[in-house]
Amino acid sequence: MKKDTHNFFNRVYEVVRKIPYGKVTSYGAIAKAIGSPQSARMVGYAMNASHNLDDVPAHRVVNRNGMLTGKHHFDGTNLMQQLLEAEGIQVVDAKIVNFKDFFWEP
DNA sequence: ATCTTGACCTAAT
DNA sequence: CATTAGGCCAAGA
Repeated sequence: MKKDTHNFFNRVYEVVRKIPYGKVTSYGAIAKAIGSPQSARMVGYAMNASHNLDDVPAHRVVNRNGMLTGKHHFDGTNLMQQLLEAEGIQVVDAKIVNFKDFFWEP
């Protein structure tokens, strides 16, 4: 048995990795999926570390409002939006159109 | 060990 | 309807 603290990040990565193409999810949903519905902030924190990994599509993760709050953390300013649009997701003003329609929950 | 910060969420004013 | 405040957990200095 190992520790769970280190697993927290790992859990987030696993869920995010399971996000299908052309779909998105929210930090809170992931937090809930890993068993910490109140640690939604930690999910975003984990995403920051996920920048080192390639298997974690952080651009598919947005806040509960469907807003690309983390777009500022990406390389460019509109990189995240472009990535989403490239997957068939409509994004306007850093917000996903019909977010609930693209919302995917583990 | 304490304090600050952070890609959030919910509720209250 | 918009803005503010608080809560939550974890990592860095």
